[in-house]
Amino acid sequence: MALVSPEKQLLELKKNAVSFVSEDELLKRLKEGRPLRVKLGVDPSRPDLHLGHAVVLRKLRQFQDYGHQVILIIGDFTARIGDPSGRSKTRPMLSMKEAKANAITYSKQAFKILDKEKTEIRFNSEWLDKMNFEDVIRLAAKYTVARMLERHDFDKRYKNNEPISVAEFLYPLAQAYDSVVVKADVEIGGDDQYFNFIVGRKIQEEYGLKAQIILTLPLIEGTDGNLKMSKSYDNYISFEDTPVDMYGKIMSIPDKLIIKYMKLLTDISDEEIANYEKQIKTHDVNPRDIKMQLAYDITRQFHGNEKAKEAQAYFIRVFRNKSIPEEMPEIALNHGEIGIVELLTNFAGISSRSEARRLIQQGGVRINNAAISDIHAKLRLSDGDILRIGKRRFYRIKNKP
RNA sequence: GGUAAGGUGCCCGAGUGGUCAAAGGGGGCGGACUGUAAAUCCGCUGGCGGAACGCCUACGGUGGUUCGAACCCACCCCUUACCA
Repeated sequence: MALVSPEKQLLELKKNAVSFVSEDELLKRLKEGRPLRVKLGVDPSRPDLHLGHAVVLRKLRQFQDYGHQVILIIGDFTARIGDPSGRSKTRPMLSMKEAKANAITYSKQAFKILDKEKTEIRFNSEWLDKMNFEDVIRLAAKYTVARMLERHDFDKRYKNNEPISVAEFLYPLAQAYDSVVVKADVEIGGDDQYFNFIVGRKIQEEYGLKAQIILTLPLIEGTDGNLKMSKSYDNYISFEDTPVDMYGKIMSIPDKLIIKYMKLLTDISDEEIANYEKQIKTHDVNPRDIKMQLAYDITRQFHGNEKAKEAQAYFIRVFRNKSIPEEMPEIALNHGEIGIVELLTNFAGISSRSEARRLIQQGGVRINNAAISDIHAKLRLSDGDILRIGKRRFYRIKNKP
C-alpha cells in the first residue's frame, strides 16, 4: 500500500473538508502505515444516489486510492424504525427485505465511484438488533443531555418549544455505536452529520477505542441553486439520470454553483479551476461555456466519453441551436383524426384533460413547430410529425401500418 | 392526569355561517427575455365539461344544527406546549 507519503496524503485528503478533527490525529494514523478503516453510514430508505452523495463518495475513493479500507454501513435498522424527528411522516419505514434490496441498489450505484475491492458492506441491524433494553440504557448513560443539546438543531427546537423526542437522542448514539463495532478510524459524511460524528468519538473512547477522525464535506445545492440537493426537494441530479438529462440538469444550475461543483465533483486541477473562476469574474468567457465543461466532465464520469459527447451534442442542437433532437420518444397512432387533448392525455403523459387544455391555451403545445391554440382541434397526423410540449418534451408521431 | 393551542390544497399559511375550489407566499408548469444562468415580466396551478354564476371531489373522522358549514354543536382520532 501507500506509496504516497502520509504528509502528501493528508494534504490531498483534507481538501474540500468543512470540518476536520483533526489533522494531527489523521497524520499520526497515516504514519502507522496500515490501511485505515473509513466509515460511511448510508440511509437505505432512499437508494437513489445523487451528486450530493458523489461528493462524499469521491472523498472515500481518494482514501481507497491511497490504500485505505471503506466500510459502508447500511442503516437498515435505523431505516426500519423510521424518521427520528418524526417530522417527515412520508418517510417510509422499511421492512428487512426492502432494506436489503435497497442496499443492493445503493451499493451498485456507489460502486460507480468506489473501489469494490476496498469496500466492506455491513448492515447495522447485525448488531443493533441484538441489543436489549439494558444495553441501550448503558449506552445512553454514556452521554449527557447537555451534550446532546449542543447540537444546533436540538438547541434551537428546545428553545422554540418545539418537540424533541427522546428517541432522537438515541439515533446519534446508535450511529456512534456503529463506529465502535466497526472500529472506524475515520468517519466521513456531509457537514450536517458533524454532531453525530462527534458523539461517535466520545462513545468510542468510552468503549476503550481511539476516537475516530472526523471529516465532513460540503453539502451541495441542487439544481434550484438554493436548497441542498435532495430527493425530497426534487432538485437532484441522479446517478441514474440518462446522459442527456444529467448533462441538461447540470447546465441548468445557477452560475454561482459552477466552481463549487467543479471543486467537489471533478478532478479538474486547482489551477484550471482558479483560471475558470477568474474568467467568470472578469467576463472573459461566457460562463455557459465553462458550465459545459463541467457538465461534460461529470456526465463522462458516470456514462463514459461517448455518451457524454452525445449528450453535449444533443444540448447544442436542441438548446443552443433550438433545433429538434434527433431522437425522441415515438407515439404510435392509427390513421385518422385525433383530438389534441386526447393526443396529450393518452400518449404524451399529460395527467388530466384540464392540464392538457391549460397547456394548449398557454401556447405550450406545438405540432411541427406551429402552436395549437384550439383545444378542440382535430388533428390528422402523419408519419414523422413532431409534437412538442413546452420547451423540452418532444414526441415523434409514427403511424401504425 | 390537569390546562391550553392546533389539524386547511404539493408545502407553508389566511380564512371563523352564504359571494370559498378557499387570500398570500413557496414550489411546479406555460409564455416573453436569455446562456435550459441570474434578475425581471405575464399567465396557469383539483377533476369533468364546448361553455356556464353547471356538475363531482376537497378544509382530521363520524354524526348533528341550518334553506346553506372549512367556519356552529356533539363525540372520536391525531399533533404540540405548559403544569403535576
